[in-house]
Amino acid sequence: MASCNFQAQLVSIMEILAKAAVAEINKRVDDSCAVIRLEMTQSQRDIDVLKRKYQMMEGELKKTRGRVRRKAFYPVASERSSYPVKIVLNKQRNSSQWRDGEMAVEEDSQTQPTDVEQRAETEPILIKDEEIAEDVWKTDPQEELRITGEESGSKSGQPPSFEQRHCDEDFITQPNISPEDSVEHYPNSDGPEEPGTPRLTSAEKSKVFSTEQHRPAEDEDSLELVMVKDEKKEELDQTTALAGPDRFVMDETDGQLWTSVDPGRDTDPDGHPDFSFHATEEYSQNISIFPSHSGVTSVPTMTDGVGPSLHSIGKPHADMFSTAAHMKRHVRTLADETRQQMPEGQSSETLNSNNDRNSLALQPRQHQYRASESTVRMSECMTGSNMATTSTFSGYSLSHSSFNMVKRMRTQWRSGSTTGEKPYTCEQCGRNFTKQYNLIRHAVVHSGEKPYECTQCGKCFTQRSSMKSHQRTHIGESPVSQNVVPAYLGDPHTSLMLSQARWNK
DNA sequence: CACTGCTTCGAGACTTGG
DNA sequence: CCAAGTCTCGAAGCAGTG
Repeated sequence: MASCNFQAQLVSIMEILAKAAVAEINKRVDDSCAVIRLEMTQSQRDIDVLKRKYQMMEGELKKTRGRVRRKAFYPVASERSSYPVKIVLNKQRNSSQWRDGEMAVEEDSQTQPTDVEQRAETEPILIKDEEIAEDVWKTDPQEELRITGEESGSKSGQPPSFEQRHCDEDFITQPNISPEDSVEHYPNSDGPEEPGTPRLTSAEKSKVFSTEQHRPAEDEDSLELVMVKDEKKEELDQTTALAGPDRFVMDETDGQLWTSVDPGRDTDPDGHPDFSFHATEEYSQNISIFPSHSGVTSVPTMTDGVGPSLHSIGKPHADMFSTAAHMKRHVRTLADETRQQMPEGQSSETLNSNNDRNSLALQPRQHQYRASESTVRMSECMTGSNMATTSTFSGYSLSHSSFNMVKRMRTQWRSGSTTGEKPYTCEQCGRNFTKQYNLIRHAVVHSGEKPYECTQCGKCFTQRSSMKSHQRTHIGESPVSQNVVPAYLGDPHTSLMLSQARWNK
């Protein structure tokens, strides 16, 4: 009887355990299913967005082709396509100094339209056939405006919903331009342009690269899609701060950039994947840079009108560039914050050791110029670029000669000749440059612009020197002395001479 | 593999504007 | 005069070609 009783108890215990196990298994299966469902939902959304984008671009392509057929007789002007090029000058910028790097090429005397819609109405369109494939990636202005409107409707205090953010994210990675941005109108293009004359004049360039500070409010609406609620940024900062800035191994290669990110970041403390992370991270990263620029610790809101969003180039890799740039900026911001907490003098060294290639500071990289901290402070003081350090500078006592030395060093700093530092960063690719002009010039790499045209063959070049070099091939001018006339081009000796002269030039 | 042409960038020289 | 902006040259590196 006793054993029978024991058996019954055992069975009941087993049943209870089995039920508990089943319940646990069910629970876990449900959890997993939920996760999978979530994942599927997100994938579905991605697919939908991509589908919509595809349709949008297909329509755009059709329109564009129509325009090309109509305007194909503008052979030169169509050479350029202008992706929006976002350039970050790693100099201290006031909130009003944000620059619009969009390489929206415009005509000399035309005032810049204040929004996409206006441009769509006012600008004639020229697109070269070869550029169509690239134009395909550009955003439909109407669609963009529509989305912009949605965004502006949600920006007043309320953080965007997941769907909305997701949608926004999609458009962040789209170039924030109209198709008209990618083409130019050449009212005077009836005749050939002046040979070798860049179609983008210096004045235009400076205008193009500094329009953001004058950006009208309505443009901000379209540009500030990236703004999200502040908590998210703080949350992200905390997350990454825990990992430490050096957890990010910022590499030149954008792909590696992602792999260098702590994979654990995508999971919440419970180990569950955080699917919202990807949807919000870019926004967070994006806004995270602004305080650094403005020198204000609070995160600017959309109404601040501070800080441009990043607009990806209109290429398939745009997303990657975009996210990579965001990541870099975010890391810089983190480092910047870290530096602010560090003792003076330690910051630049430490940060440089942490990240010597992609310097971290979003505030002026002058901080990192190790040649002379006082030089840096001098620069900042004189330019008024960094009020925080200006007061620190007052602590320096400089003799006249020291002052001259500082001045000289400052000049060297500006050119980056001494330190090799590169305070100007292309936000598209994260590459740094020693001089602003080099950065601006670099922008054509992303924009695809080729402002210099060979008068002989019409081939276009990004730089005048390239065009000049090319033109030498037409006139038969060899790099060797003009007195030396090759017997014939196939002559190995002559060829050797040419080659040597070329390389000894 | 050598040559050629092109792209891209660094940096000195020069210009411009305050 | 100086800071900022721009022009220009030269070099490195890459891809195409024979």
